[in-house]
Amino acid sequence: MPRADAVRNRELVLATAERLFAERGVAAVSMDDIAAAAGVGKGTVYRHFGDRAGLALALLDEDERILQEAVVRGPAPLGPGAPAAERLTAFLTALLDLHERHLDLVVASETAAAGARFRSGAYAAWRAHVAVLLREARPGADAETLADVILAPLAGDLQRHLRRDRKLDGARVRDAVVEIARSVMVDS
Amino acid sequence: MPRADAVRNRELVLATAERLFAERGVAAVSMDDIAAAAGVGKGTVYRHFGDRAGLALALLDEDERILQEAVVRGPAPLGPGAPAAERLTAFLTALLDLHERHLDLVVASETAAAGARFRSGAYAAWRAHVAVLLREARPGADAETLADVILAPLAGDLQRHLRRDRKLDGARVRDAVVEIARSVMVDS
DNA sequence: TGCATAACCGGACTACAGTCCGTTTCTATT
DNA sequence: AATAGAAACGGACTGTAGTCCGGTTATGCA
Repeated sequence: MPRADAVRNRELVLATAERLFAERGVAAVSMDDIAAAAGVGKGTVYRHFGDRAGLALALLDEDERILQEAVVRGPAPLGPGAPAAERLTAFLTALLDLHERHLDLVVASETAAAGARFRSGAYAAWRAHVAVLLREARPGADAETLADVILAPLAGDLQRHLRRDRKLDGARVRDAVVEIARSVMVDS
Repeated sequence: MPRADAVRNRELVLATAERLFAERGVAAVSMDDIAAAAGVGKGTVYRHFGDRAGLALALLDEDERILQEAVVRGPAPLGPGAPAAERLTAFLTALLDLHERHLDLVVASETAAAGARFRSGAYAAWRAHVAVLLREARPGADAETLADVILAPLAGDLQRHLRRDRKLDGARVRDAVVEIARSVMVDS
């Protein structure tokens, strides 16, 4: 059983980080800032979240759980019931939307030492979901690896570049990502 | 005209970095190490290359120029003459190979503050090339954005994860990347 | 050759991520 | 209620990326 002060501090740090990120922007807030504003030591922040990417991941966790729930048990086409190609399109659209809403947080969560992102539970779940849909539409294909490739364009730094530097709107980015996925599903 | 000592120091730093990276691995060499081993000040290193990613990019530059030359003026299927789909496959295979040979350097070059990678000349050239091939095969498509999406799985951190953590061999990764690209070219 | 100046050089300095360990606080047990 | 020990706490400490600016050196020109 976890100690009461530990869970209290974890929540406190999470809430403080969320507030500071909203107030000043993710890039302008240091780990020291968060610890100081929460009134705890730096060590406490790092014990709970490992590193900056881990903290960002924890902040994304709630929204990712909601999406995951919708994918597993929600209504079609996101949830079960629709054809695989439609489910994939719906899923990619939803995940792109999530990434757009929290773009800086996603970037922070991916700026890890050695691609910790790909070892996160969330990424594994997304990959597994895409792989299942691929296998359904194209048995025999290397679904796992294709899933990684299909998810690659959702990387935070690319999304940020397309949207902020190149000023593409969400629909255009979505169409490109979805079209690629659709092609793979359809083709022999 | 550039000063003689400046070009001399630039070459010196480049050669020193290459040697240290080869000896100890990219991750284990700091910018201070490089400056010290080259016998110059830190400021000199940063003036010439901007940041760590810029130095990595400069080290990759030679190989990228060679590939670029082969793409523009070399023999088919990499160079002009082959059908667009074949050229795209050849190009992606060659670029994946380049990234595999210098994986840690590529990762270092992409660990930039704010996706500087996408603003590099090399990336712009690759994107333009892919876009041209796409337009040839599928007029009317959003070739620029699709090119970004097709290049996304070549990101260093994903490649490193697939190859080192998940232990996939190069052929399997290549097949997945190429298959996606092929699907997009073929499909309506 | 001597000079003016623009470019270059170097290393001290700042800010930040992440580690470490002595100290404090909680909780299960008696 | 007292206590022992595990777990959490916090802040000093380290290593590194990147900045800044006073001093130095190369180069074009007279």
